[in-house]
Amino acid sequence: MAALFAEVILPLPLGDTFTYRIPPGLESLVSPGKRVIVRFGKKKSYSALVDSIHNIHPAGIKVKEIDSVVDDRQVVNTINLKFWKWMAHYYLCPLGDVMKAALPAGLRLESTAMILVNPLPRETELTDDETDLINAIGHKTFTIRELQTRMGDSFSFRILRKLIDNQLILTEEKVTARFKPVYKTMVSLHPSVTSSAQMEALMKDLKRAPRQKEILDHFLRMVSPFTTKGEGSVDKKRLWTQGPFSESAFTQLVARKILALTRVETSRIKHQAAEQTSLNLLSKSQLQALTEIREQFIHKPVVLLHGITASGKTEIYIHLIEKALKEGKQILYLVPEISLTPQIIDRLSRVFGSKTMIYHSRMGDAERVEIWNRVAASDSEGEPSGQVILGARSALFLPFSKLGLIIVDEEHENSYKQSDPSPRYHARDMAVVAGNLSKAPVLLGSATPSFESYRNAKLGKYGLVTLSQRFGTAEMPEIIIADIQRARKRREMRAMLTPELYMKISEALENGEQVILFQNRRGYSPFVECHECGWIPVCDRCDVSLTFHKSANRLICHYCGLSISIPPVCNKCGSPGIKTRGFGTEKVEDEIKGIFPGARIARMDLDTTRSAHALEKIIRQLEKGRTDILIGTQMVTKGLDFETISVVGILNADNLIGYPDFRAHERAFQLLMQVGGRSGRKDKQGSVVIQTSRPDHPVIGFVKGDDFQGLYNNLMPERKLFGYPPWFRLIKIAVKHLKQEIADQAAGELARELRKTTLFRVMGPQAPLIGRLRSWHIREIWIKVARDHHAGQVRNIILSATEKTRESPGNGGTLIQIDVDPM
DNA sequence: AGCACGCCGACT
DNA sequence: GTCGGCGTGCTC
Repeated sequence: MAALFAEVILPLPLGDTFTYRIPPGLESLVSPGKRVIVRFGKKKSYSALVDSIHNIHPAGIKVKEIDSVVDDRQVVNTINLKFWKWMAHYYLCPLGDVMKAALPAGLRLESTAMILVNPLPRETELTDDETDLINAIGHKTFTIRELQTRMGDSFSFRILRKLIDNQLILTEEKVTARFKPVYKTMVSLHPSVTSSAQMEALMKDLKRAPRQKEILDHFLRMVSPFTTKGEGSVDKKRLWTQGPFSESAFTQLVARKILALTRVETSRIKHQAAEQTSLNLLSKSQLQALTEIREQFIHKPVVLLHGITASGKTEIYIHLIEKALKEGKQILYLVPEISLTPQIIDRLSRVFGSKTMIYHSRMGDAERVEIWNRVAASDSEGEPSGQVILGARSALFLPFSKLGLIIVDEEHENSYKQSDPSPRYHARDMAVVAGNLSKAPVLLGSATPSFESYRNAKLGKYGLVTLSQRFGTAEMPEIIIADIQRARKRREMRAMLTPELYMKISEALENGEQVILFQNRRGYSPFVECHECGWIPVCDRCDVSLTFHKSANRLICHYCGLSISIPPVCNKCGSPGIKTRGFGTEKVEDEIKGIFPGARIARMDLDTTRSAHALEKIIRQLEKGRTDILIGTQMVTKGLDFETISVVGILNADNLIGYPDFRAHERAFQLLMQVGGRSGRKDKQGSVVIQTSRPDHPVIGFVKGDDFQGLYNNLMPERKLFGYPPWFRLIKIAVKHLKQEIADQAAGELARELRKTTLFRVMGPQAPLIGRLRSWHIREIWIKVARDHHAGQVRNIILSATEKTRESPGNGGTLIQIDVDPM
C-alpha cells in the first residue's frame, strides 16, 4: 500500500518534522530527500524537505496536504538527512535550523505575497492616494517590493494596508524559484545534413547568398563536422565574436534547416584556465608522513597530522587527494576562510583541473546551487568521476554520495565554529561525524593542534603523524623576545617599537626584504579619554568603549557599528582635552610611516578589505614586492606564504595572553606560532620579534622553544582541575533580554532549574565580558558535563529547563541560546 | 520565524 | 469612540 503521510522538515526554528498527508495523485512522487510545497500556518507556503513517508495516522493534529512536489530526484541524500539529525541532536537545535544552514538559499523556496486589484466593481469612494495606488497596479500582479520600486516615494504601506483590509486589493501567496539557470545557445548542423557531399550541394545553393555562405564557412571551420574530432556544435556567442556574422543571414540558415539551435543550460562556474602541472615530488620526511597516514587509516577513522609551519602539509594532502580521485571518489577539503587561501585554490586547480570546485558562503546563490547539483550528480554522465571540493564549513552539507576523504586543514582554527546563527556547529567535529557516516577517512592537519584533537590522538582514538621538518632548506625562524617594559624605562621605545624590532625592520628594509607587523586591534585607538576627568565615550547600545578611527575621524562601536563624530569637548566636564589611548593598526600605520619614511606601507584589516577585491589587491602587492611593511590584524596570520618576508613583529603579545578566557593561552600560542611561520621561508632564516611586558610568561617560552608538547603538558592539568575541555564538555546558555531585570530574572530561574540535576555542574548566571550588545542584556550560564555522561539525558534536561523558563510568565521576549562546545 | 488574536493608551 | 501599540499563543 502506498504511504499516506510524509514527515517533512521546514526551514523554521520549530520542532523537528511536521506531518502532511500525501494526496492520491502524488503517492508515487513523494519520497525522502525531495522538496515539496506545503502550506504552513494561515497563509505561508514553503518548500519543505521530505524526511520519511509512513502510514501512521498522527493523533490530535489536523493534517494538511502536500500541495506539490518540486523535484523529480532527491536534492538531499539519506546520509545527509542522517547527518542533519545528528547535528540537530548534538547541538540542541531544531532540524529546521540545520536545514537552513545546509541548503543553499537558492534551493529554498518561500512564498511571497502577490497583490492585485479586486476585479469586482467597488462601491466605496476612494481618496486620491488610494486611486493612485490602484492605478499603479492596474491589471497586473506585483510583489509588494516591486510595487514599492514602481511607485517610489508615493508608495505607502498604510494605504496599501487599508485597501487590503477593505478587500479592494487582494493578496495571494506565490512560491517562486530563486534559482534561474543560465542558458547559452549552441549552433550545430541541422540533423538532416548528414554528409559532406550533401553539405557541398547546399553550399552551391548559397552562391547567391554570400553572407550566409560566409557564416556557414566560418561555422564549418570551427566545428569541422564529418570528421572524428569534430565537436558537432559551437556556442553562438563564440561564432559571433570570432568571425563574420549577420543576425539576419544567420536566421536564414536556421530557417533553411541547414543549421540548428539548441538551448543548453550552462555553468556559472568560471574555471581559471590554469596551466596543468603534475604532482610535486615529496621530500623524504613528507613521503614518510604520507606512508604513515595511509597506514594509520587502515585502523583509525581519523588521523591528526601535526606538521610544523612550512613543513609542506599541502603537498601531502594533494598526494592523498590524487589517490582518492583515481578511485573515482569525492574529496572534501575544508579550510577555515576561503578568501584567504588563493594559493591553495591555485595549486589545486593546476593539479586537478576542472575536477576542482570551490564552495563557500560568500559566493553567489546560483553558483552554489550549481555546485550542489554537480556534487549530487557525481555518478551520472557528464560529470567527471571524482571531484575535489575546496570549501569553508558549509561545504560539509554538500550531497556527497561517494566521499573518499575529508581533509580539515588548520583544524585548530576558531572560525570552524559557527557561533551566531544556530546551528552552532564545529565544522571539524562535524567533519569527523560526516566521515563516519560516509565511511570516509578524515585527516586533520595543523601546526598547533587543538587540545581536543591532540588528546584524542594521545588516547589512540585518532592516529597521530608528526612532521617536524621544514620543507626544503628553510630554517626555523629566530625568535626574539623584546621586553617593552624595560625599553620604556630606558626610554628606548620609538613609538610602539622596541629597539630589537626597530633594528630588524631597518635591516630588512636595507636588504629589500619584507616585514609583517601584527597588532590585534583595528582602528586608531581602542578608546579616547578626557584628559581632565577621565570620561570615556561608550556605545549607547553596547557595553564597550568607542574606538577612534582617524581616517573617518569618528568614534565607532566595533560591535554594533554605531558611528559618532568625535566630541570637541568632554561631555561630562566640558574640558577640550580629549586624548587617544592605546593603539590599533591605523595608528601603527601612521607612526611607522613617520619612522620609516621611505618604506612602502600597507594595512590589512577589516577596514581596508571591505570592498570587493581589496584583500586580493593587498596580497598581490605584497607578492610582487611592492609593499615593504604590511601592518595587520588576525588576517595577516593566515595564508600569506611568501618567501621574501624576513621579519614578523608582534607589537603587543600581552593582550593575547591576558585575555580572560580559559583558552587564552592555547590561542595565544597558536596565533604567535602562526604569525611567526610567515617569516623566512626559503634559504634564509627569518626573524620573529615578540614584544611583551611579560617576557617570562610560560606561553612566550613555549613559543620560543617551538614547544607545543610543553604547552599541552603545562595547561592540561589546570583544564582538568577547573573542569574545562578537553576533559569536560561545555555548554553555554545565553539568556538575553532588552530589559536587564528580566534578563537577570530569567537567567536566575533557568540556573535554578538546571541545578536540580546532579548530572552536571552549573556555573552562573553571570554577565559576559560585554554584558550588553545591540541593546540586549546578556547573562550566561555555563554547564560542565563529564565526557562519559550520556548526552541524551543532558539534552533532555537542558531542553525542558529552557522551555520552562521561556514559558514562565513575565519572561516574554526572552531569547535563550544554547551553544554546545562554545569557543 | 510569522501571523493572528486580544487587551490597554492618544488621537480624529 | 477608534487606531494601533506589542504581549501571548499557535503553526502539521
